[in-house]
Amino acid sequence: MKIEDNIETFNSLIKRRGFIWGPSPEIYGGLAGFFSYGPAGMALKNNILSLFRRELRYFGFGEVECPTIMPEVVWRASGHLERFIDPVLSCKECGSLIRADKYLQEQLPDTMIDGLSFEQMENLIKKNKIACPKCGTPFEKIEEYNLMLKTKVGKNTTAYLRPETATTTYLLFNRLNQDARRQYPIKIYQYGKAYRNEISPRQLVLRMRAFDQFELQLFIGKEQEMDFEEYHEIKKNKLPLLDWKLQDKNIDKPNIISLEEAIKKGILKKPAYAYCLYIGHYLTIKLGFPENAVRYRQHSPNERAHYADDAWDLEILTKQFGWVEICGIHDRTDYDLRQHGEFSKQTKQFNIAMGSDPKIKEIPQILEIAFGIDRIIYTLLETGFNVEEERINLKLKSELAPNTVAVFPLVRNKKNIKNLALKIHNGLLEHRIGSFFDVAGSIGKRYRRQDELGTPVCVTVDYDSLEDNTVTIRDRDTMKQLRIKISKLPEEIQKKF
RNA sequence: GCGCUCUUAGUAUAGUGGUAGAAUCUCGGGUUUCCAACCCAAGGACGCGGGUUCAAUUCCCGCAGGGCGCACCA
Repeated sequence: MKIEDNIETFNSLIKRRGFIWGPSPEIYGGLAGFFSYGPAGMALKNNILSLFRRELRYFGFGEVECPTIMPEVVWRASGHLERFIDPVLSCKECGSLIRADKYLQEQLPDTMIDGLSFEQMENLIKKNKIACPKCGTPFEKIEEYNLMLKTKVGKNTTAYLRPETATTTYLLFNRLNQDARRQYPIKIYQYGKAYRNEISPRQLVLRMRAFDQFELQLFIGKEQEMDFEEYHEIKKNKLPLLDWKLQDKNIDKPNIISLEEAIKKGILKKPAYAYCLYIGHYLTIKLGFPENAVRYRQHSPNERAHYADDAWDLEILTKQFGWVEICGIHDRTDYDLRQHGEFSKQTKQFNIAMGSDPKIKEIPQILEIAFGIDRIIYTLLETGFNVEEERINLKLKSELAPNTVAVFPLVRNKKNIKNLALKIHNGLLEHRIGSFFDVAGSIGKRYRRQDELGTPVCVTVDYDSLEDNTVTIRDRDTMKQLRIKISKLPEEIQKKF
């Protein structure tokens, strides 16, 4: 049977095989921007998280977890309250919603709009008779659109669901600093949900209103940023860098250069920041993304977030959505701790000696590597999706596949073959190898099912198995089979990793 | 959020003013010595609400959700 190699086939696969379902709750028609993961999707996600946690331990990171709800003052200090509430103009006639500041700037290019109050903007609107671009109805009032989800805690405390995990990590700084015993940089990450009330969420799990972030933070001194020991171990690595000056010249082909070269050329300013790019790259390649589907795109100065001094997006090339950001690497400077120090009146505790001279105190700099787990899941599925001849092969890295191995009896109507297969399946489970057992349909069909889930190996018990205690072990990608002793199975499966 | 457009089994679809047809799928049975085979049998759908009508999955309106375009994406 011919399988169409197109995006529709992919989109139905991720539903059919239980990777991604939604928008949830489906039986009630769904709420835009909310999705659920089925068993296969969740297994994949957990495997990604395990890989990250294992590798980050190697890089010396610790993990924390903070509440997803924080009082208003936190977001006032972080700048999110101000920056996440957009001034919008909504048309009384046609209902169009438009960003007030951007539209005003466009209409009045000679006026400085940035920093004006709502009232000042409203005056400008009246004075210049600014009207709806769709239907020409004059605008009147500026309303606010809050990208943060607001809630009440207790009787009357205003709080917000966190729009990023990073800020909640920063609030632990005193504690982390005690914990670190003056070993800098402090390397910490947090995994968890963040919430953004997107105006129109689209593109499956790429822009959800509730999503998972996995954010790494380095708390580091200014001296160490420029003279960073671990940089020397990684500086020879080459990364495809697309800096904003290239983009300005309409070039979209990245320069594949070493981090050392990038520093020398001034494309990157700080060795410690280069190290962050490297960690992002290391984890991405570890997940199995093909090198040629990855690039690093620098934000132009006016694209950067309010806290960022430098920002690069780690992007993956997809068929359906083009380049997709799966990770943002930000130089947040001392912005966050300075703000939280002031608002919480803890500036003294945040002002610490981090360099060689204990008399020189400073507010730590923060370098951040922020992954979106849902985007990793989507891009891994899409880049791994292959239609080969008459089958779908989901080329996930063995370690990430929902099932590690599937065990089949060659035929299902021979009791002793089926029983031996079951025994092998249970034996693998005893070894805590993620085994899946299946008798339904023909042997070929069962292989196909596992190919669609990315299962790296299938073990088949046949007539010979009954005689000589051997089974065949089939490789997902080559479909080649080896005959091996049953006792060697766990060992043989390990080889796939 | 606006405009256009769409929504039928798990998936992808055909079709109709008198409640739906094939494919694939799932389950049971048979057959089968390795890649979606075959045979038998079964299961499963018109997004939600309202209106018009004797009768609405079909026509109209609203809502929700999706796609595309605009806007938004710190």
